[in-house]
Amino acid sequence: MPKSRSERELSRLELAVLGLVSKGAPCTTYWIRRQFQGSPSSYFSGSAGAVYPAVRRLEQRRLIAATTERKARRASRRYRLTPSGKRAIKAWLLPPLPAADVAFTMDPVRTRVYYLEALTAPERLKFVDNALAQARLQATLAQAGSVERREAEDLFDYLGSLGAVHEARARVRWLEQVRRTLEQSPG
Amino acid sequence: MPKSRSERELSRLELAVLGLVSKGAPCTTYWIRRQFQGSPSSYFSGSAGAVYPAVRRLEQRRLIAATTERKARRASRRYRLTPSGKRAIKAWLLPPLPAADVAFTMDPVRTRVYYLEALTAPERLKFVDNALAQARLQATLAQAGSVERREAEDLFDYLGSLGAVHEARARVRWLEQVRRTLEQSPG
DNA sequence: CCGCTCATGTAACTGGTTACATGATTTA
DNA sequence: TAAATCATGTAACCAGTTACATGAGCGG
Repeated sequence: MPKSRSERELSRLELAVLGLVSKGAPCTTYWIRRQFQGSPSSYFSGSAGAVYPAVRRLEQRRLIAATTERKARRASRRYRLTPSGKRAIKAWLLPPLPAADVAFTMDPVRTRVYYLEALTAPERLKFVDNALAQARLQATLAQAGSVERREAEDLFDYLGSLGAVHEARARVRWLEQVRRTLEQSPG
Repeated sequence: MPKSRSERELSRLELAVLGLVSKGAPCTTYWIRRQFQGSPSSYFSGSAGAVYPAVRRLEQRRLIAATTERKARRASRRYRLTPSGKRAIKAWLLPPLPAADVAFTMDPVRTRVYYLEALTAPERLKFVDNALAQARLQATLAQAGSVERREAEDLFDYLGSLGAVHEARARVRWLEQVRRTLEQSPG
């Protein structure tokens, strides 16, 4: 028996949209898109072709509901979570975390390191130096973003951004170690 | 003017396959699939429906070429990089790294933390404790994998696995900080 | 009034996914 | 000889992508 649309698991995008609605309600799809576009992560582009259909799917499953605001300067559908939407977001957050979500890490820099053999020794060093420079920049940006959120209203935005800081710094330390190893290894 | 198939950028999967061929040549598509399946990252499933077409695309672009081994116990197409395949992999590795590849981080645990507001205070602590336990396990596994590769032949496998260790430990430290913050914050 | 932002969408494509299918060879 | 592994694929599907399209309201 094929799974019906309404019992299939929510996609990552749908989950993220659900979370954004929980924070930004009552919000428009347009606002949701901008959150994706403004996010430092480029995992989702926030393209209209993805977000509008995702919102519609969530609405069809009665996880979110719209109130059409006519009072506002322009007509817009503003969404909020329904009771079952609140249940859905709890089910997503409540332990235990699915193993795949904990194991999941995909770092394009690390992927490249695995295949660095294909370069000459000096090319490898140039690669690492470049990666290091960019990683340091990322770490600085993450730190700045975190400080910015620190005094702000939303504790969980701050705690999340702290995760990005830790990750960025770990990448810097790792690349420094890689550099030292390559310098010492027989070219 | 639309980009022709042969000048379009290689997908992440195609790039990863190219890298695997550079390491495992002469190798079969089946071997490539097993590398994905055995990988601790679950980013690619290594499904036949993805890998066989990807290999075929790389072959059509003359980045890899097959020699049909009849001598072997069973017939199989074994691939190696062509000269332009070697150029392609260098172009992928050589600096500068595309900004998107450095910025890219997608951590399902961190994503959840952003929306932890939707839970009650004790539920939040339970979430963090669960995440912490799983993160610690991941860190241990990453460490073990790294030690295993340390004495092995391939330096770059080892250096890559070190990256996973750093990342896993950073996640543990971050979650510990989150826990402390939640304990202190007004419930 | 021109251009920017707000707001909502569609169309064509693509590159993955799961599930299925087949057959040869090795191993218990 | 039965089961596992090696080896290669196809079919249906799906959730993203880019690019395009439209129109209202607002600020310079």
